[in-house]
Amino acid sequence: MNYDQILQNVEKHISLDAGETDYFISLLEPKVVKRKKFLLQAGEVCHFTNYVHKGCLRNYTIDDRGFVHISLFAIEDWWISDLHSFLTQTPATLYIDALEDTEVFQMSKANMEKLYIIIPKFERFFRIMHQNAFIAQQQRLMQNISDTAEDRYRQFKEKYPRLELRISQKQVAAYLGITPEFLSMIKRKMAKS
Amino acid sequence: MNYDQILQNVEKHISLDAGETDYFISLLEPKVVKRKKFLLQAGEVCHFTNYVHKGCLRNYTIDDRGFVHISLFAIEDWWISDLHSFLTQTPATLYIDALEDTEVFQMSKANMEKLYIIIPKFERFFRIMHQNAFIAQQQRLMQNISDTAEDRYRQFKEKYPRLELRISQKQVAAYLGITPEFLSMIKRKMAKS
DNA sequence: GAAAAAAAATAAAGTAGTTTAAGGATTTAG
DNA sequence: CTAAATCCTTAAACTACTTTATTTTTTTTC
Repeated sequence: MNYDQILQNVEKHISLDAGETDYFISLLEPKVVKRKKFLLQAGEVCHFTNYVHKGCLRNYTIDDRGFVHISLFAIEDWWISDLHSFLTQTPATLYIDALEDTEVFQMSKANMEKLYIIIPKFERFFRIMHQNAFIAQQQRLMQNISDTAEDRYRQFKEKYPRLELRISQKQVAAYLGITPEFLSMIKRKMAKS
Repeated sequence: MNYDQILQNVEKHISLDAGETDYFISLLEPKVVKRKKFLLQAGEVCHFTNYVHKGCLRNYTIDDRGFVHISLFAIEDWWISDLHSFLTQTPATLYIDALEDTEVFQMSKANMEKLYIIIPKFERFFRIMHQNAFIAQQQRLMQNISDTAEDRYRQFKEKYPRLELRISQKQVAAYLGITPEFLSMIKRKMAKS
């Protein structure tokens, strides 16, 4: 297992000595998630926060009419969970599944609490991550309220460069909150100008 | 000054002895905000988190086209700030102003950090508050993506019972993300059936 | 590598919400 | 208490997006 990538991710925000690094790694559980397999389903408690080493996951809800709304794509070097369920250990509202065969490192809630006690600076690390999640969500809310679908599509491409080549248009539409048919029209219109 | 209301709010999540209560109160700064006056403007750093003792505040953004989008109303017993700006001490994206003459208790960032050191269980209190803010925001994002304006209006009335009597329809429309004209139509339609 | 399944494109008709405009009602400020 | 400002209602025309249906293309599966 190659832990360089996840260690670099952590060391963007905090510094670790050799012993701390080893302890952190000892708490991680590597896992392979095959395409279309679930890491979490709504109603279950989210026991893990997941770092994506390779591949692509999404988290999403399903509304009353059965429509899928994707709240986040997580590719290499992203973290993903149902944060609310994980923090409060109550049933999740989100599903998490794999759009490609994916390798993750999982940190359980129990291990995360041990980690906070042994190496308190990880509180800082995860606090920053959770703040960033909050901000990203706030921006997305504003975007959804005030921008057109075409604007949101442009912003999607900025936020996730090259991801569009890896996933279907249907997934992009479910992220943007529009029908695949309408996204198809937007793309045709943009191609012309 | 009557601190019973804010103390009850805190004691929903943590218990305080007499000394802790006094210390907490000593860090609060009472302030009166007249109708239409600002507590925060976008671009400023949010130095305070505000507990509404009486009255009504709103926080909102203004988009590229000049439209106001209200993200929260805070009436009696609610907390309000630009959480991101407050936590990171970077410029705010939100405005906060008063829809009625309002009395708040303000806690500065500096005082909050003192409070965490002297009475660590307040970390728990504010962590719960911030988690709840995150969840509420997530629910609102989902609502905005998947529900019609009429559904969102019904949910607004559940979330803020009786608030509609205190604020203008224009404010409600800015919260729902629709024009006041369309809200007028929704109300007429609902009144018929 | 063929059959089946899923995804994408196109188009026509429909709907939720906006825009603009005008008149009437209510609130606010001096 | 009055003038001015703001807010609310109504309605018609418009726009962004959905729905439904059909055909073509791509992907998956065995």
